[in-house]
Amino acid sequence: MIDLKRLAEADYRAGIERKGAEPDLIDQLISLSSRHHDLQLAVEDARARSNAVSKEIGKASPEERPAKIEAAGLVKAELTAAEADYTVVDDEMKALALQLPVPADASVPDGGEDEGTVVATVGEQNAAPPMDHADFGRHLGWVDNELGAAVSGSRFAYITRGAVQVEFALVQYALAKLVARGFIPVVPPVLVREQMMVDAGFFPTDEHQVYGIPEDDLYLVGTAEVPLAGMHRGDRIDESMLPLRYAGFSSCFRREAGTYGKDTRGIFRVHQFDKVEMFIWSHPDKSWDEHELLLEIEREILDELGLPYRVVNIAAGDLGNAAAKKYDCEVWLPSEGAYREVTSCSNYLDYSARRLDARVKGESGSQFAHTLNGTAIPVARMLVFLMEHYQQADGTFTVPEVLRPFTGGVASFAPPA
RNA sequence: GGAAGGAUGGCAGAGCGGACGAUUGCGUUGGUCUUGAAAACCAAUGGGCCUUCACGGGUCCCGGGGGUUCGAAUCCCCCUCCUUCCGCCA
Repeated sequence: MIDLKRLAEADYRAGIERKGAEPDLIDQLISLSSRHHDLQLAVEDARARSNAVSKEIGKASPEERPAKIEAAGLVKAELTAAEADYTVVDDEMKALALQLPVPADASVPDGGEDEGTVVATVGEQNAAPPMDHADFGRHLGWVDNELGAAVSGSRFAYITRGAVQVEFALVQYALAKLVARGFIPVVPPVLVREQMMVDAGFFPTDEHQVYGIPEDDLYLVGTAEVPLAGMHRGDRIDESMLPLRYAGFSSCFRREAGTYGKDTRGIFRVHQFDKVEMFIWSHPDKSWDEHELLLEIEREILDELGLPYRVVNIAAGDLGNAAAKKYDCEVWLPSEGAYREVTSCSNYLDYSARRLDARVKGESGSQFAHTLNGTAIPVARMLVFLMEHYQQADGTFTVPEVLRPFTGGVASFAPPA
C-alpha cells in the first residue's frame, strides 16, 4: 500500500510512474482521495451530532424520551446517507491504491527487464565443464527428474545421496553465518491463510503462481518471506528492538505458470525447493543500510563458495509492486554461458508494513516500519551452480571448502558404484 | 471428529443496552518522605484517522466481520483463535 498523502509530491509520484504505473490512475486516485476526505468530514460531523442526541436520550426523563427518540431518528437518517456515499468512495479508493506500486528509489535505473545496471562483477566467466548440471546430477545419482515426474509431474525431482548431504551442509552453513550476525532462526509454517498472502503483497498480483488448498482455505507459500512477514503483523515494535533480523528455513512451492519450456533441465526451476531466507524489520531511517547489509551477506556467501557472479541493480520497470529497490546476484552458469539469478534482496520501505499495520514506536511517536528481504541460499538452484563449478574432470564432485565442516568432513563425492 | 466454556488496556480481572474508552489490582513513569534504598503516600499511564500555528476539538477501536437500536464491551448472526472433556492419531 502506498502513502496517499505523499502522492502529490513530485518525487513520490515520479518514482511510481517510473515503475510503469499509468499517470491517469494516479490522477484518479488523487481526486478520489480528496473526495474521500470531504466525505469523511461529513460522516464524522453527522455522527458527532447523532452521538450527542443519543446521549441526551439517556439523560432524559421518560416523558421527554419519545420526542427525543424521534428527533434522533432524523439525524440517524442523515448519517446513514452520508455513510453510504463514503463507503462507495472508500472502497473504490482502496482498490485503486492497492494497484499502485511503491515508488522506485532515486538510485534505481530506468528501464525494464535486462536494463538493470551491473554494479559489481567477481570472478571469471569460465568454460563449461564436460557435463552440464543436469547430466552431472544424473551421473552422480543426485537428481532424478524422471522419477519426480512419474510421482508428481514435471518440474518435480528426487534429490538423493550426496546432494542431500550438500543441501543440509548449505543450510547449516548459511544458518551458522546468519546466527553469528544476530539473525533469529525460524522454521515458519508453509501453509498460510489468504489474508496473509494479501498482506505480504503476493495476492492478488501473483495469485496464479501459488498453490492453494481449497478445502482448508490455505495456500502453500512460495517463500518463507510470507510467514516471516506475518510475525509482526499489527505490532507496535519499540524502536530499541530494531533491527529485527530473521533467518527462515522453509520449503517453497511455486506453480511456475507461464514458464513452459523454460529452464526444463535438471532442478534449475522446480515446483518445490528449500530455501534459507533473510527478513528484516527496520527503523525507517535505517532501511537503506539494512539493504546494503543483505547484499553484503549474499556476496559473502557467493565469495566463500567461490562462485563467479555479478550484482545487478534492477531497473525500475522490472521491480515488483512492493520493492523500491532490488539487487539480483547472478552466478555464471558455464553450460549456458550466461549469468543466472541465484539470490536477490529488496527494500520494501513501508509498502508491506502498511498492509501489515506494523509500526515502530519511538519517543517521537509511531511510524510504519520498513521491511526488507533477501535470499541467503536457494538450495536447489545453488546445487545447480555448484554441480558445474565443482565438477572434476574425473567425474567426481569436490565439496567447497566452507561446507566441509557441515558434511562431516567429506571433501568429495563420486558416482555410485 | 463430538461437546462445553472463553477472547476486555503492558499483565491480571470487573462490567452484560444509556454519564463506559471502560471499576479495580499489579506493573511502569514522575513526585513526596529518606543519608541512600525499600515501604508508604500522591500523581500520571493505549492507539489509528481527521481537524488546529497551538491550546484544543471530532471520530473510530473491548478477537475479526456483519446486523438490531435513537444508543452496543453489553443483544443477534458468521468467522478466527484459546481452554477443558470425549474420540482418534503420527
